[in-house]
Amino acid sequence: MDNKVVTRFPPSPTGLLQMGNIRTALYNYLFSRQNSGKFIVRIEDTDKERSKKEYEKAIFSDLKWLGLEYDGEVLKSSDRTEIYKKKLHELIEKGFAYISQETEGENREVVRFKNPGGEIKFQDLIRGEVTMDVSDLKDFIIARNINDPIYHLAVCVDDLASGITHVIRGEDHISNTPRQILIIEALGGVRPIYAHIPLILAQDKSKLSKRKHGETASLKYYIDKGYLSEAIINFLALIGWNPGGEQEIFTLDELIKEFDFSKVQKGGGILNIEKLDWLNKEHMKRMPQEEIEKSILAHLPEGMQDKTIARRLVPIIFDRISKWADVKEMAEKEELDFFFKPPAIDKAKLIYKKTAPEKITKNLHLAIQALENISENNFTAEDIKNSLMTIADSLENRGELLHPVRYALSGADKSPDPFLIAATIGKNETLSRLKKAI
RNA sequence: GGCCUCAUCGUCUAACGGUUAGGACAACGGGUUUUCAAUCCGUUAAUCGGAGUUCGAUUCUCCGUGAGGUCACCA
Repeated sequence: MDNKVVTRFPPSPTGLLQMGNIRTALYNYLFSRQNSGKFIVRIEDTDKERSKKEYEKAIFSDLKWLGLEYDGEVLKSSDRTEIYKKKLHELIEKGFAYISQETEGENREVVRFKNPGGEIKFQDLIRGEVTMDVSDLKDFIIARNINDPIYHLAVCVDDLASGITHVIRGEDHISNTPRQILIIEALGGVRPIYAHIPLILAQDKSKLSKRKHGETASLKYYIDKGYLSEAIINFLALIGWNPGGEQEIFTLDELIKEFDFSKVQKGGGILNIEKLDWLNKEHMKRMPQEEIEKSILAHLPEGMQDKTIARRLVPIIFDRISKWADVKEMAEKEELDFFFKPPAIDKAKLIYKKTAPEKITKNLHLAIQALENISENNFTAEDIKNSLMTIADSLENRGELLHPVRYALSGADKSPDPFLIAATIGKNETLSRLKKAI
């Protein structure tokens, strides 16, 4: 048992990485790190038509963003055509495969694998023993022509070349496994240990895919929305696996320590964005204050960013977001505008419930008086609150004072409390807005 | 349709023969100084159905049912 664990992540650069891909990569990563093994990345571009350089680049930038570091050289199918060709010849010479003359299709001379038929059994770390009859596969194609292998051949050759010990992949590959076992053994190799992990599903319970579910299937969407990589990793790890305790927040290191195939779920799991949002916020709360501030300011529209008020706004915004893109959204929905410029006031909305208008006016005057007594240096939310609450408490209803003040300052139905707004916009602006409201 | 896989609250899941079936997200209700947010407390909510094995089944077996995956010269 000197076999060091070697896992791999072999995406094909035919599109953006999907959330399912990411979780597969993650499990491979966790397992290899847990066993002090290797985690290899391989680019499977055997489909020349659909493979694109830009997607290949995106794969590496996604991996980097996630912080999943891989070991060794990156194998690329398109660099290995000579090796495949050699292996193909070998298979043909040994009688495991043959060149078949086709009457249909573009390629006249495809290479087919001589299917021995019968049952193939393999052990799966998650599902136990899986049995499949390969007879109905017939003599399946392993190369478009002698120079041009398809996926199944390339995977087997490459896995063998890299000494892959564990093939951890999505359940959608489970029916590919028997034929790959056939190829591996024909190549004289030893089959790896398999683990077919359950699929990540969309709301409709079908496999999450770009084709069917749009951009929310790809990691890019979540990066663009400003989710934290720690949250994405934590979230994805917990779809289909759970260490059993009641802990919900995990760091990568904790996941490496805890990960266990015997606790991987068998059924597919639906990607639940509400839970992601919650997890993301939990991870955000664990960030250093300066970084939170930096991120929030960076996501504010340019006109707001450099104002001193923006800095004071940070905690107010932070309480109301679950991901960075929410900052922008708040600004776009004009929920922040009143901090920067006086709002338009609708007289009727100044009234608290059925309080008489005269009373509202009187209370506003009271508020102004009280606030004028606070020095500009002490114009903090706390002092404003103390001062205003003294008056509010003497009233029949606190809302008779608090509501009109809040509305006069914000012009909004929903906003942070009046003390916070006042402290943020400053004494002069506060008094000016209150006077205007009167 | 063939083959394969799966099945606990709406969702992610815990309980690997004995629990009032637990937690988290969401939802709902309430407190916390007026609204929003945050926070605290609480409530609702699940073992797909039927046989068996067993003193006892969420858990083991079988049969249904349902769901998903896969059936390419894509990966």
